Amino acid sequence: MQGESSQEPNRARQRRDGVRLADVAAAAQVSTPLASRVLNADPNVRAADETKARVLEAAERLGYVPNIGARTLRQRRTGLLGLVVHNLSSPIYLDLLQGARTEAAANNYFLVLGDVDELLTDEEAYRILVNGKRIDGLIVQGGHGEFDQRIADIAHALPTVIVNAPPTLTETVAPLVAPDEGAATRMLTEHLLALGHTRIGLISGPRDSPTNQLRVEGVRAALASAGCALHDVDTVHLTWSAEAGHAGLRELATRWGNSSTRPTALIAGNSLIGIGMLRAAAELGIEVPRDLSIAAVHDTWISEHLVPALTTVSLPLREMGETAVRLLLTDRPEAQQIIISDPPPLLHARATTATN
Amino acid sequence: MQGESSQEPNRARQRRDGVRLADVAAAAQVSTPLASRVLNADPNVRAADETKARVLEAAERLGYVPNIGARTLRQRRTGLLGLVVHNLSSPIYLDLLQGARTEAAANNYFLVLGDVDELLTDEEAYRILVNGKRIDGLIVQGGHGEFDQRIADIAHALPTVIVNAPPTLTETVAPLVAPDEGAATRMLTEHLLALGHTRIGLISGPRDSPTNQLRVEGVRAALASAGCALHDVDTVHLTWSAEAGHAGLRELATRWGNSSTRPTALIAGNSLIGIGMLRAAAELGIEVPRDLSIAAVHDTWISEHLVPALTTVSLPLREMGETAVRLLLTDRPEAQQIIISDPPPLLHARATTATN
DNA sequence: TGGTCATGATAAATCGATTGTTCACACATA
DNA sequence: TATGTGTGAACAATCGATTTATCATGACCA
Repeated sequence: MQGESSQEPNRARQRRDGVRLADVAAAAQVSTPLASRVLNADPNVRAADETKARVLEAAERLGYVPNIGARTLRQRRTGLLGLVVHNLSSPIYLDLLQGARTEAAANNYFLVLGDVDELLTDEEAYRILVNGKRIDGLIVQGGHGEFDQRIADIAHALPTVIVNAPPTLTETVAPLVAPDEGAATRMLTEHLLALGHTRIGLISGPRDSPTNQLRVEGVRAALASAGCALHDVDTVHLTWSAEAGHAGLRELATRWGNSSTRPTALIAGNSLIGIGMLRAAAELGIEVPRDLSIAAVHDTWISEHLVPALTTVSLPLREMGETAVRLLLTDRPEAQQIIISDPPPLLHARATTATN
Repeated sequence: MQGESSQEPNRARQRRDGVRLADVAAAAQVSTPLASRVLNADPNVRAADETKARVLEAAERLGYVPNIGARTLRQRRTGLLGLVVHNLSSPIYLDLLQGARTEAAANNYFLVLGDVDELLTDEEAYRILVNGKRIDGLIVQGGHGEFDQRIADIAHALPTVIVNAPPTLTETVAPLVAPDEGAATRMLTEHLLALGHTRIGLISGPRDSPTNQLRVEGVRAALASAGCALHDVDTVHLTWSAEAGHAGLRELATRWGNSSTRPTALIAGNSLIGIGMLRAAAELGIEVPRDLSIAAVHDTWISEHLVPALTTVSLPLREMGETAVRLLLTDRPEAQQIIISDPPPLLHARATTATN
């Protein structure tokens, strides 16, 4: 009986199915290290062109692909970058993701996705990601009080780029890539001012959120330049969601009551909030833009499809993603602040804003 | 002069900064293999509980994290899963992504993102991902004619789960995870029928798209059960985008002209199309739902925030992501078809549909 | 023509965790 | 008491690419 051989007919192929560098080298009749150097285009190798060609041809013919594990073990780099944002389900960061992914792919890097909350709560995930050298670098969305210390820890252990955070805390921690929030909100506010609005309100994200503070700051500055002011009574701070926009406008409407002294225009902290505001306006019988103009920071794909189409100012999210990846890949990122000014914030004047 | 030592004061820490398994073993006064087995909870190890505790304590105290490269090299698994969809910028797949990521994270796996087009066009990316064993498994969105052969190739080289594709081609290729398209579209159609609509039209994605065919099929079946039919003249097939919905409704309006014989309700192939239709309706002076009811397949977060809020039927995208990951992680996936029926498609009757 | 230097290819070590194999010890039975 | 069996831990090999150190060869100069 030949039980063994019949039980495992193809045991030989079982073990290693891939083509090793050694196989390529053997096929090209060179040593393994030389093959490695040729394939990695080591400039110190001055082998005959014919030899190089033989190696490349053999690699191509055998379909050689370097073993990731071995390379990672030796070189201590994984070819992976982490991208950690606050809410993966939010459409707000799709452009950031897209930009980062494209730039990463162009350099044969891959992106792994993380969630900020997970990094905060799941100690295991934190360890694997940060201490385990699972990724070569991390792009993390910043701007959250209790989280800042954690980011500092991470940045200490791993090349890190912070995205979309206030410049203050990042100065010595990690490089920052951010949009020109001031220019964007100023542009939006000036658009409303130019339309003749003088009393302008605001519904935005958490009051303490640094991003919110930057945006409010921009609005204030632009209003001040025109001799106007931002009144607390015209301001609501909740979250960055559509629900918050909805609740926010209802809150303002309650404050207004039947009084005729109220803002003629409102700024939304982001386009999600703007969407919620449009819905609330419809429910309340407020006609936009006749009774109220609405303009939102942070354009998204949806803005132009709304009825009425939402006036926004676009932030260079895609470029931020690209830049963040480039920072991580080029040189060891020094702590610096990069405000993306190309392209500059762009005003999309649509149907929700009109002359007062 | 002690130039050397002053030039590199902390050279000792330079080389290896991580804690190795050997360090843990030394600290716990056991051998490296034993430490490995204890940390991996090998059931064959019956070391004294005290010994085990010492190993675990040492690992904890030193902050040990296994080196990914070494583990990958030895075990031939990367702890990564690939997720490849058609358009990462599309908000349609956020729930799928979220579900897959959550389930992966629960098993200490990470997700790397890919783009279908890239996999088609970039030979390099294909090689790295598929042949390079960079990931342990792949979730890929299927349902595209010329791409199906490629998926078969991939599935041959790598554990693969196809998401959201027609059952036909996947039978022998890889397991499939899909929503119950038939039930969903039937539910939507019956909702319109129940409201008294008898002539119902459709604007959907590419005619040849298998997903589209399933959805159209469902509509046809439900209409047939009620003694109605789907007329070609009431049907437009473009893409899955909001722009397509916009263009589609304008096309239908042109066909209708001044004739009063036209559908009283339209079904949108997905909610993006529905959004575009709402905008076109507003432009054309068609009041929804008074003049025309609109209902869309595939609920997304935006539907309820539109004005008027879009009636939809939700697909279990999140559960599909979870299931796909679970399939890849549990056992080697056999070719099978899993239609997610829990939760079942859920009708969200909102403001865009009304009695005829 | 012999010696030295430059150049590039090869040999051997390395990265760190895992796993098949061997070994030692203890207990039980003859 | 001696041998056999079983159990659990240590030894050593392995995964595959990279890189340092070593060696051989050729050229060029004296």
